[in-house]
Amino acid sequence: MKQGRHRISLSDLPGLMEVYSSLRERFGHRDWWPGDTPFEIIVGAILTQNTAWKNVEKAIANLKREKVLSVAAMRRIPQDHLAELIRSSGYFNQKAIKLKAFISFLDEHYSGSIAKMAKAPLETLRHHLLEVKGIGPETADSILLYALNKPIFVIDAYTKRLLQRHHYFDKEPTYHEAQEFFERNLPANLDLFNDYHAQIVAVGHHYCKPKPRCEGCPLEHLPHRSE
DNA sequence: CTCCCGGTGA
DNA sequence: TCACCTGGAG
Repeated sequence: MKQGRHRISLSDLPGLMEVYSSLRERFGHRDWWPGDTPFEIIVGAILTQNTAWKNVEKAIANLKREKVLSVAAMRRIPQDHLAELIRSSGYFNQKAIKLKAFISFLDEHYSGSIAKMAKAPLETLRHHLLEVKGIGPETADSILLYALNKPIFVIDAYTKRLLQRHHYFDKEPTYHEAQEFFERNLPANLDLFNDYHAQIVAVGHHYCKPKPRCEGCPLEHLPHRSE
Protein backbone atom coordinates (compact mmCIF):
# COMPACT_ATOMS: atom_id res chain seq x y z
CA MET A 1 0.00 0.00 0.00
CA LYS A 2 1.41 3.30 -1.09
CA GLN A 3 1.91 5.50 1.89
CA GLY A 4 4.20 8.23 3.09
CA ARG A 5 3.92 11.43 5.02
CA HIS A 6 1.32 12.59 2.57
CA ARG A 7 -2.28 11.70 2.47
CA ILE A 8 -3.16 9.31 -0.32
CA SER A 9 -4.27 11.33 -3.31
CA LEU A 10 -6.34 10.47 -6.34
CA SER A 11 -3.27 10.27 -8.57
CA ASP A 12 -1.90 7.42 -6.45
CA LEU A 13 -5.02 5.36 -6.96
CA PRO A 14 -5.90 3.00 -9.77
CA GLY A 15 -8.45 4.26 -12.27
CA LEU A 16 -12.03 3.11 -12.16
CA MET A 17 -11.54 0.92 -15.19
CA GLU A 18 -8.74 -0.99 -13.41
CA VAL A 19 -10.95 -1.41 -10.38
CA TYR A 20 -13.62 -2.78 -12.65
CA SER A 21 -11.19 -5.24 -14.24
CA SER A 22 -10.17 -6.60 -10.85
CA LEU A 23 -13.78 -7.12 -9.83
CA ARG A 24 -14.81 -8.55 -13.15
CA GLU A 25 -11.92 -10.99 -13.14
CA ARG A 26 -13.06 -12.33 -9.81
CA PHE A 27 -16.81 -12.39 -10.18
CA GLY A 28 -17.24 -12.75 -13.91
CA HIS A 29 -19.89 -10.89 -15.88
CA ARG A 30 -22.97 -10.62 -13.69
CA ASP A 31 -26.38 -11.40 -15.07
CA TRP A 32 -27.74 -8.52 -13.10
CA TRP A 33 -31.33 -7.82 -12.40
CA PRO A 34 -33.11 -10.71 -13.99
CA GLY A 35 -36.67 -9.94 -14.94
CA ASP A 36 -38.93 -10.98 -17.77
CA THR A 37 -40.16 -7.46 -18.48
CA PRO A 38 -39.20 -3.84 -17.76
CA PHE A 39 -42.21 -3.61 -15.46
CA GLU A 40 -41.02 -6.56 -13.41
CA ILE A 41 -37.67 -4.83 -12.99
CA ILE A 42 -39.36 -1.63 -11.90
CA VAL A 43 -41.44 -3.51 -9.34
CA GLY A 44 -38.28 -5.24 -8.11
CA ALA A 45 -36.50 -1.89 -7.81
CA ILE A 46 -39.22 -0.61 -5.49
CA LEU A 47 -39.60 -3.81 -3.49
CA THR A 48 -35.89 -4.23 -2.85
CA GLN A 49 -35.55 -0.93 -1.00
CA ASN A 50 -33.63 -1.67 2.22
CA THR A 51 -34.47 -5.31 1.81
CA ALA A 52 -32.49 -8.43 0.94
CA TRP A 53 -33.18 -9.58 -2.60
CA LYS A 54 -34.09 -13.04 -1.36
CA ASN A 55 -37.18 -11.60 0.28
CA VAL A 56 -38.11 -9.74 -2.86
CA GLU A 57 -38.03 -12.91 -4.96
CA LYS A 58 -40.84 -14.41 -2.92
CA ALA A 59 -42.94 -11.29 -3.36
CA ILE A 60 -42.33 -11.26 -7.11
CA ALA A 61 -43.28 -14.93 -7.25
CA ASN A 62 -46.53 -14.17 -5.44
CA LEU A 63 -47.32 -11.37 -7.87
CA LYS A 64 -46.67 -13.67 -10.80
CA ARG A 65 -48.74 -16.47 -9.35
CA GLU A 66 -51.67 -14.09 -8.79
CA LYS A 67 -51.06 -12.55 -12.22
CA VAL A 68 -50.61 -9.08 -10.82
CA LEU A 69 -47.28 -8.40 -12.47
CA SER A 70 -48.63 -6.16 -15.20
CA VAL A 71 -49.54 -2.49 -15.23
CA ALA A 72 -53.23 -3.21 -15.84
CA ALA A 73 -53.49 -5.83 -13.11
CA MET A 74 -51.63 -3.75 -10.57
CA ARG A 75 -53.88 -0.80 -11.34
CA ARG A 76 -56.88 -2.99 -10.62
CA ILE A 77 -55.83 -4.79 -7.43
CA PRO A 78 -56.83 -3.23 -4.10
CA GLN A 79 -53.94 -1.77 -2.18
CA ASP A 80 -54.40 -3.97 0.88
CA HIS A 81 -54.49 -7.12 -1.22
CA LEU A 82 -51.34 -5.99 -3.00
CA ALA A 83 -49.71 -5.41 0.38
CA GLU A 84 -50.42 -8.99 1.43
CA LEU A 85 -48.80 -10.39 -1.69
CA ILE A 86 -45.60 -8.43 -1.12
CA ARG A 87 -45.45 -8.98 2.63
CA SER A 88 -42.16 -10.85 2.51
CA SER A 89 -40.32 -7.84 1.13
CA GLY A 90 -40.86 -5.88 4.33
CA TYR A 91 -42.40 -2.41 4.65
CA PHE A 92 -45.24 -3.98 2.71
CA ASN A 93 -47.85 -1.30 3.40
CA GLN A 94 -45.53 1.47 2.31
CA LYS A 95 -44.40 -0.46 -0.70
CA ALA A 96 -47.97 -1.16 -1.79
CA ILE A 97 -48.52 2.60 -1.72
CA LYS A 98 -45.33 3.11 -3.69
CA LEU A 99 -46.32 0.63 -6.38
CA LYS A 100 -49.70 2.31 -6.71
CA ALA A 101 -47.99 5.71 -6.85
CA PHE A 102 -45.83 4.50 -9.71
CA ILE A 103 -48.88 3.30 -11.64
CA SER A 104 -50.54 6.70 -11.16
CA PHE A 105 -47.34 8.38 -12.35
CA LEU A 106 -47.25 6.16 -15.40
CA ASP A 107 -50.90 6.87 -16.18
CA GLU A 108 -50.52 10.61 -15.81
CA HIS A 109 -47.31 11.11 -17.77
CA TYR A 110 -47.19 8.21 -20.20
CA SER A 111 -50.78 6.97 -20.62
CA GLY A 112 -49.92 3.89 -18.61
CA SER A 113 -47.35 2.74 -21.15
CA ILE A 114 -43.87 1.61 -20.14
CA ALA A 115 -42.88 1.66 -23.82
CA LYS A 116 -43.90 5.29 -24.14
CA MET A 117 -42.06 6.09 -20.95
CA ALA A 118 -38.91 4.43 -22.25
CA LYS A 119 -38.81 6.83 -25.19
CA ALA A 120 -38.49 9.92 -23.00
CA PRO A 121 -35.05 11.51 -22.54
CA LEU A 122 -33.04 10.41 -19.52
CA GLU A 123 -32.99 13.74 -17.69
CA THR A 124 -36.70 14.42 -18.13
CA LEU A 125 -37.50 10.92 -16.98
CA ARG A 126 -35.26 11.10 -13.94
CA HIS A 127 -36.79 14.41 -12.90
CA HIS A 128 -40.30 12.98 -13.20
CA LEU A 129 -39.44 9.75 -11.39
CA LEU A 130 -38.04 11.65 -8.42
CA GLU A 131 -41.39 13.39 -8.03
CA VAL A 132 -43.02 10.04 -7.31
CA LYS A 133 -43.45 9.33 -3.61
CA GLY A 134 -41.30 6.36 -2.75
CA ILE A 135 -38.84 6.78 -5.56
CA GLY A 136 -35.53 8.28 -4.50
CA PRO A 137 -32.27 8.62 -6.46
CA GLU A 138 -31.18 4.99 -6.25
CA THR A 139 -34.55 3.56 -7.21
CA ALA A 140 -34.96 6.11 -10.01
CA ASP A 141 -31.55 5.33 -11.43
CA SER A 142 -32.05 1.57 -11.12
CA ILE A 143 -35.25 1.92 -13.12
CA LEU A 144 -33.53 4.10 -15.71
CA LEU A 145 -30.57 1.77 -16.14
CA TYR A 146 -31.95 -1.70 -15.65
CA ALA A 147 -35.54 -1.38 -16.85
CA LEU A 148 -35.22 1.35 -19.48
CA ASN A 149 -31.60 0.91 -20.62
CA LYS A 150 -30.58 4.50 -20.01
CA PRO A 151 -26.85 5.04 -19.41
CA ILE A 152 -26.81 6.29 -15.82
CA PHE A 153 -24.57 5.02 -13.02
CA VAL A 154 -26.44 3.63 -10.04
CA ILE A 155 -25.06 4.47 -6.60
CA ASP A 156 -25.86 2.53 -3.46
CA ALA A 157 -24.53 2.16 0.07
CA TYR A 158 -21.87 -0.30 -1.12
CA THR A 159 -20.63 2.13 -3.75
CA LYS A 160 -20.22 5.03 -1.36
CA ARG A 161 -18.51 2.78 1.17
CA LEU A 162 -16.11 1.43 -1.44
CA LEU A 163 -15.14 4.93 -2.60
CA GLN A 164 -14.45 6.02 0.96
CA ARG A 165 -12.60 2.91 2.08
CA HIS A 166 -10.37 3.00 -0.98
CA HIS A 167 -9.56 6.69 -0.52
CA TYR A 168 -11.31 8.05 -3.57
CA PHE A 169 -13.11 10.27 -1.05
CA ASP A 170 -12.00 11.32 2.45
CA LYS A 171 -15.47 10.98 3.85
CA GLU A 172 -18.51 9.22 2.54
CA PRO A 173 -19.52 10.98 -0.68
CA THR A 174 -23.08 12.09 -1.32
CA TYR A 175 -25.12 10.25 -3.92
CA HIS A 176 -24.50 12.97 -6.47
CA GLU A 177 -20.77 13.20 -5.77
CA ALA A 178 -20.33 9.47 -6.21
CA GLN A 179 -22.39 9.37 -9.37
CA GLU A 180 -20.53 12.29 -10.88
CA PHE A 181 -17.23 10.62 -10.05
CA PHE A 182 -18.11 7.46 -11.95
CA GLU A 183 -19.72 9.19 -14.90
CA ARG A 184 -16.81 11.58 -15.37
CA ASN A 185 -14.21 8.83 -15.25
CA LEU A 186 -15.88 6.16 -17.33
CA PRO A 187 -17.22 6.00 -20.88
CA ALA A 188 -21.02 6.22 -20.89
CA ASN A 189 -21.45 2.61 -21.88
CA LEU A 190 -24.65 0.82 -21.00
CA ASP A 191 -23.19 -2.63 -20.37
CA LEU A 192 -20.30 -1.15 -18.38
CA PHE A 193 -22.62 0.84 -16.11
CA ASN A 194 -24.88 -2.18 -15.78
CA ASP A 195 -22.19 -4.68 -14.90
CA TYR A 196 -20.03 -2.30 -12.82
CA HIS A 197 -22.81 -1.69 -10.35
CA ALA A 198 -23.42 -5.42 -10.19
CA GLN A 199 -19.71 -6.01 -9.46
CA ILE A 200 -19.78 -3.46 -6.64
CA VAL A 201 -22.79 -5.15 -5.11
CA ALA A 202 -20.95 -8.46 -5.31
CA VAL A 203 -17.81 -7.17 -3.59
CA GLY A 204 -19.97 -5.32 -1.07
CA HIS A 205 -21.94 -8.44 -0.32
CA HIS A 206 -18.93 -10.72 0.10
CA TYR A 207 -16.15 -8.45 1.40
CA CYS A 208 -16.83 -4.74 1.77
CA LYS A 209 -19.54 -5.25 4.37
CA PRO A 210 -20.34 -2.83 7.20
CA LYS A 211 -17.65 -4.81 9.02
CA PRO A 212 -15.02 -5.21 6.32
CA ARG A 213 -13.64 -8.64 5.49
CA CYS A 214 -10.64 -7.74 3.40
CA GLU A 215 -8.97 -11.16 3.28
CA GLY A 216 -9.25 -12.50 -0.22
CA CYS A 217 -11.04 -9.42 -1.52
CA PRO A 218 -10.31 -8.78 -5.20
CA LEU A 219 -9.48 -5.17 -4.23
CA GLU A 220 -7.21 -6.13 -1.33
CA HIS A 221 -4.12 -5.16 -3.33
CA LEU A 222 -5.14 -1.53 -3.73
CA PRO A 223 -4.95 1.12 -0.99
CA HIS A 224 -7.70 0.71 1.55
CA ARG A 225 -8.66 1.23 5.19
CA SER A 226 -9.90 -1.90 6.92
CA GLU A 227 -12.38 -0.15 9.19
C1' DC B 1 -32.02 12.12 12.93
C1' DT B 2 -35.97 8.42 13.30
C1' DC B 3 -39.32 5.57 11.53
C1' DC B 4 -41.22 2.28 8.22
C1' DC B 5 -40.94 -3.58 8.36
C1' DG B 6 -40.13 -8.97 7.34
C1' DG B 7 -36.89 -12.58 6.33
C1' DT B 8 -32.39 -14.52 6.45
C1' DG B 9 -28.11 -16.18 8.13
C1' DA B 10 -24.40 -15.96 11.51
C1' DT C 1 -30.55 -13.51 19.72
C1' DC C 2 -28.91 -10.04 16.28
C1' DA C 3 -26.97 -7.37 12.22
C1' DC C 4 -27.98 -6.75 7.86
C1' DC C 5 -30.46 -6.21 3.59
C1' DT C 6 -29.43 -4.07 -4.23
C1' DG C 7 -33.89 3.23 0.62
C1' DG C 8 -37.00 6.83 1.27
C1' DA C 9 -40.03 10.01 3.80
C1' DG C 10 -40.96 13.07 7.58
